[in-house]
Amino acid sequence: MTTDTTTQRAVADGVEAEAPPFRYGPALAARIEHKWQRRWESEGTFHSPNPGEPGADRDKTYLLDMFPYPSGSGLHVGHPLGFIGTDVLGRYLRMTGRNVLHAMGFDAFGLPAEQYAVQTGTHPRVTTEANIQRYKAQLRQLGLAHDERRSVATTDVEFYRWTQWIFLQIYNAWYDEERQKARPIAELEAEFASGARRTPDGRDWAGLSSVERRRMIDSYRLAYVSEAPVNWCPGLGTVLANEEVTAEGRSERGNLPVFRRNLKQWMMRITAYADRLAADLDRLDWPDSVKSMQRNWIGRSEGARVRFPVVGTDASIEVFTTRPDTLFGATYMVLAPEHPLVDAITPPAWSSDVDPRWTGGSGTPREAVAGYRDAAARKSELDRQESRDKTGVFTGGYATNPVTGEPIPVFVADYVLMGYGTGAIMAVPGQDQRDWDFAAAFGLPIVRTVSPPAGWEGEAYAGEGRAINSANDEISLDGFGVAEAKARITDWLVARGEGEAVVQYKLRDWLFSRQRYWGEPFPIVWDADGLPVALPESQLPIELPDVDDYSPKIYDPGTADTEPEPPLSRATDWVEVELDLGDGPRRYRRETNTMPQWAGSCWYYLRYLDPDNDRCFVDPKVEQYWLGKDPAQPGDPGGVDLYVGGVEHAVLHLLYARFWHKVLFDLGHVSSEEPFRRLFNQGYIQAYAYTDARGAYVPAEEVVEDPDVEGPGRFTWNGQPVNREYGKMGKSLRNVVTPDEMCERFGADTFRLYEMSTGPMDVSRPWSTRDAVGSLRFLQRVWRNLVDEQTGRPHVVEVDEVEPETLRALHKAIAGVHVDFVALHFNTAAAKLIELNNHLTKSYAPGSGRGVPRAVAEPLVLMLAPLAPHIAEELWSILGHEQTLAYEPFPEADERYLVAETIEYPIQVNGKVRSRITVAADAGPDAVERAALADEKIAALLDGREPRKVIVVPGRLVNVVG
RNA sequence: GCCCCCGUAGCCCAAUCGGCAGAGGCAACGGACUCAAAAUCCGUCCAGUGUGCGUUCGAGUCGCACCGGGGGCACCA
Repeated sequence: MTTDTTTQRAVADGVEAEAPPFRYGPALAARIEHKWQRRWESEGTFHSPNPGEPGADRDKTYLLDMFPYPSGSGLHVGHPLGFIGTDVLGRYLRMTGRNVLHAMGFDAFGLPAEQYAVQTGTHPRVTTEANIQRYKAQLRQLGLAHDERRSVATTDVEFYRWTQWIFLQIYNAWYDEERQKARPIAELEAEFASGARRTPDGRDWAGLSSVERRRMIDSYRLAYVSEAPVNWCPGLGTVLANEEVTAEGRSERGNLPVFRRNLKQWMMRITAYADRLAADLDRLDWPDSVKSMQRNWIGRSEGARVRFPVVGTDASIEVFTTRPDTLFGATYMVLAPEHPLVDAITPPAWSSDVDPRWTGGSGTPREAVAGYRDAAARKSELDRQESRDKTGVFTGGYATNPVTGEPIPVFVADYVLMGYGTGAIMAVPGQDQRDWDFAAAFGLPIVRTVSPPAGWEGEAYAGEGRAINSANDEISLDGFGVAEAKARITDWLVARGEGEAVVQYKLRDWLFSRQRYWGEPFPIVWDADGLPVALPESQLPIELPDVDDYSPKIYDPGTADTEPEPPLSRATDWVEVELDLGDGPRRYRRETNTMPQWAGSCWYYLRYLDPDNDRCFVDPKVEQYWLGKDPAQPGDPGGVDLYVGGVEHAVLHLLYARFWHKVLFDLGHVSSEEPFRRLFNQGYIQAYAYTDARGAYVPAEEVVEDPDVEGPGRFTWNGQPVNREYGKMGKSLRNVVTPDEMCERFGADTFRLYEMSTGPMDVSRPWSTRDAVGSLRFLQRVWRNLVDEQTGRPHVVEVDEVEPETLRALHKAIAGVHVDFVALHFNTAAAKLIELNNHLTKSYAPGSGRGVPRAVAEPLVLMLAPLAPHIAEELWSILGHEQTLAYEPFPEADERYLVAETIEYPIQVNGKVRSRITVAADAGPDAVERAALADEKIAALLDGREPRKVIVVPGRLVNVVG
């Protein structure tokens, strides 16, 4: 059937019809490509063995692409860039004898399928599975050497069964701070019961009711329910994780307003791992940019907690500071507007001498504070950021600075955030510009406690310097540098019980529930006491029920005072269940939230390893083989050998996956400490888009460029001048090019080769369909050098002796290509193959009567195979081989041909090239120097003078310093 | 405002430890083939490395300052 189609296509295409019958063009490429794709599939060529299976005794490499979300619009040429890159590397490594695991799955839960379902009533599963089939077809035609048996989708019931299972592991675990690891919750319970561990509030375990015990245990779990301020997005009808909210306080998806609301939601205790997540970045081979983004997000800072007693009450205000050394300079305090102590410290009336700037014009402190809080609550995150002017009001209360004993005023101001530290600060205007600005606005005293450098003209000085003005009867910091002063004052505070050294993190716990339909249901039910109960493993999977309406309740985006209502809550038959969970049949309500889209992507790379296992999520021996730590590398955390994807997941996915992996490690389910040992961010394919005079996008493909015109008129569409923009490829920009079109016009091999040739993997570059013809020409020339275009038969020659020049070209290419493939420099690898082929074209052109020697043709084909696998397989088979070349040994360079017999040295005089000499390759530096000085041009330049110095760089050049 | 990355022919990109600025491709130009065009083939042209200092026998490569582009963070105490 396929042959018929391709024949018709060739006939329909006038170009092909007149060309020689076996010219390598799009039609022939299509025939070859379909043939080999079928063969690879039917022979299972790229099935990689697990331990215990034949072939698993080889060294392994696990290559991984960030798996795609199968969207309705399919792939464009930008998407497969990374997939092709990992495929090239994988094919190369397979030919060097490694057992390569490379698979592709789908991150298939998510909003678009659900939104489509809401609009059309089609079940999201139907849309999702159709899209997955489309993606698979698009990827298949690119000839990616995936082990298709290992493909998974996060929406497969057999997949999310194990997502739920992992949730249960996390739910049934707590973090032991002393041992710095997660442990089973049963061990905590046993410690409480035996008395080995005291309860946090000192109550006697034996005296607690079972509900009280459960509440206490629940408060330790790594997955827990909390009523806390969360990001509520009425326009999406769901709550969002901090990571899904932009700096402007809007939803990353849809750009809708997000409000802070107190809501009961599932959380994951990722903060327990903050320290390890930050520290273990040092053990990973990741781009610095991603490491720094994660460090930034985790936001570790070392400092001290200090308590300031509130004057006239028993309360004290606790602050976190990274600069305890500046405590003597703390001249006032600030509480966040939402701080719980605000009411307690606000007296009914102002003192008679209150500064009018401090009252906000209100008659009483309570009025002032209430007014300010109101105003602050109404401000959006954006408003808060737009104006950096310091605002605030005096609470009327005072606290005592523990080192000076002085009462200092306490303010409420929105430049202090409730969400960080303790929501309160000691203000040190002398060493903090924000505090300086506030002090200046409110007329507060400023005391420098660090001596600024001479000539300092700035305001607050945050740099290094000697402490000044920092002494009381018991302690003096004066004269010490910042670090020493910090240590001394912290010791002093600790000794007096007024503070302690702490490490603070910006990272918050991960909000894990969503009010959506198309996600994993929680394996949780709620009992009559209103407490969550985990379902036993035997009841997994908890399948999504069918519903009539897939939408959560969506509100007007601006209405903050609304409540989330998940779609599953309306599936009453499913929600209300009677179960026997050990205490006899009882009625329960199912949890109606679903998990966020990140859940499946937290562990899919583990499932590729053992996709059909129905006893566990991955067999430990299999995990150990593919992901285990390398004993030869001290400190190696294990993990995927190479993970390729875009930088946009720097924080979200990569942080969540690391967290889950570490929990699984602590609980003994995996042997590796990290999921992704090496990470590589590929660049993006970008594209030009064109707008006409009205600003409407015109089809980019039809725009004509006139290189002679500068400025307007250079680019025209239907004769009208258009404006060029550079950026993404997208339907609305009318500049999308699909892999399907490329395969049609050039063939998959040309498409692959073109994508790999335009630059190194990590560089973003513009797309140009036209330029792909260069890659097609190259493949055509290789084909023509080895195959007769009239007969399709090989015209290589069997000779005993190959010219030394050709052998040198061959072995130089082999040596270079090895280095390039390993370094992911596929563009330079391709260039070296073109260079070699150009040499063959010159020396053995068809018609010259001399065919290309087999001893050169075969290595060329093998080296080409990773980049252009179909044509390489076809050539390999034309050369007489019956087996696939996928496991043929990659050519090895022979040192003998890498060294030339003679070397040409450029001779510089004072750094400028003046002459050249050719000497034997084994000539020593002295001989080279003599030859250089003897050269007539050099001798003439020296004119009899002795050179001051002669530098001979062996194999490179000679520089004569006159 | 702070931090990170990048500036090499018209365009995309190469250039080991600091050692002759060019591997490859596109475009352009000339030629072959053709009635012609397309396709193909052969050949040619093209920059002194964003700017300025400095280190060095020698700098695209190292250092400093500036300019331009991209990215991240941003009242985080």
